[in-house]
Amino acid sequence: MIPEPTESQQSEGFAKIDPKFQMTVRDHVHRTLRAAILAGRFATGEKVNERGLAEQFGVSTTPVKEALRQLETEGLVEALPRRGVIIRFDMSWAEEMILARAALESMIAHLAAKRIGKPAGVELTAIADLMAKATISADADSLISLNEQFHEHIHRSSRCGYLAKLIERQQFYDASIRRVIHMDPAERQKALEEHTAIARAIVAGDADLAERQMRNHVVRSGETYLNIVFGNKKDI
Amino acid sequence: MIPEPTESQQSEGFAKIDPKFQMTVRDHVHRTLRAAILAGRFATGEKVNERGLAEQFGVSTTPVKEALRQLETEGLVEALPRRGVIIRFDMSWAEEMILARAALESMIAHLAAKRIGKPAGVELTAIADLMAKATISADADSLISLNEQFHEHIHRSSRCGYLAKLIERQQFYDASIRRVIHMDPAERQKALEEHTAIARAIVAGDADLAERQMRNHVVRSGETYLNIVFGNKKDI
DNA sequence: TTGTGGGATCTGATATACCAGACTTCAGAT
DNA sequence: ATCTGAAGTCTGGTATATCAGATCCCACAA
Repeated sequence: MIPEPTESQQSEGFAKIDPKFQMTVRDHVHRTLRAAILAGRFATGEKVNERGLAEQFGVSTTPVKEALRQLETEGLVEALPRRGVIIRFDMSWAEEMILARAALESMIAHLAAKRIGKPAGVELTAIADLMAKATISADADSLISLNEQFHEHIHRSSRCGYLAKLIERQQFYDASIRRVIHMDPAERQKALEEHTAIARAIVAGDADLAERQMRNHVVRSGETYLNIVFGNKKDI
Repeated sequence: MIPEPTESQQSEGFAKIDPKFQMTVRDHVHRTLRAAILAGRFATGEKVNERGLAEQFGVSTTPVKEALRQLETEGLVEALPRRGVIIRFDMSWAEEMILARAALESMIAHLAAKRIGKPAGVELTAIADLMAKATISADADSLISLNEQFHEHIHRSSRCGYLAKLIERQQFYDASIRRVIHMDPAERQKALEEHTAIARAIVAGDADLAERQMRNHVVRSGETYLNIVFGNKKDI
């Protein structure tokens, strides 16, 4: 049996499958529930039933319980001992998740500006350049992918494993929503300008500037998301 | 059977027990493991055995699995599917937890400055005043308690449930370590100055100042902690 | 010596069973 | 009609059993 190659090929033969990519039932349940909650398919305060979920997924309650425990720690559900778990997600929660991401992502941008090396800086600039091209050609798929690469690259440059992991959990709009966001040419242009400015600040080593710009970028694009998904409101 | 009264009495009769305060086995396992990890009683990369833990706690594997799932989401252990979980905590992880807390706590201070009302502002100032008294009289226990109240009060004033919850998870030095920190008169004095300045900025509604001061406070006191627990090192 | 492979063993992942709080309901008392 | 409480039901918490992937070990061949 030949192992499936992964994104990151190694120099010789086939790369080992990263064990993290293996899918367990509990991960499937966790991801599915998480996506459903973030998509607003549960009402805040709604009670969920472990046995019921297990039945819907066609699995036993064990992996469901574990998935719920993860969601609880993520703050998306609340567990009342011996009573059950209730959904905790609405617009204000989404707003706060954006703020959390803004706070963490700007902190990591700050550190990246301080710690990034020459070659990584060149790469970041290259990604930003590709984004410029994709913006002009209105290539939404490329933009989505490049956006991911961009932030990922900054995370790596900051050399912060814990912070990067924490940020991942504040991520709640998926590719389909990103696509909608990128439909708007003005939004594309604005995002490009922000990304370019962030890249410039990081490469230049201006930590404070990078931090401010990243924060504004996350908050602004987050508001765009909120407007699309929940409708309007002003805050912060 | 008369229910146990809780901290927050209600106007009539006894308050109901908040169901959150009920202790389950998995919570006990979770808290105990968490404390052990943060106290450095596991080496980074060390593999932990579910059955072994269950046996040590004298419980079945079910609550242990759930506790490990929580720790995984918290970022304190890493789960390798079908291989087990390994501990993920060392000085660099602790540094990042401090940075995460700094980022989040400063964000919440920012919002608190914007949203705090008159009466809550008066209360915050009152807490700061009590801290001044406790600092002079070197009352470590009061200081620890007041410190908790201080941050808690700011969290409430910000009206951010999600962020507050997130911050709680970045909290990793317990009362015993706080006591050690408060042994040093210079440290007590420094902390008091910072708390006073933060309170002033929040009450004055100066969000940016409150944010900066909170961030510096968390980072600086975090470094004090690091020096005590891990020894020296310079960063950020 | 090295390395290959098959089997024994360990251990996480899942399923199932059982127990005990919590909630519901309804009869009986006031 | 309203209140009380006891029985019944629901459901989460815990324990146990089972399955299968991962690891270890050692014999045996090149």
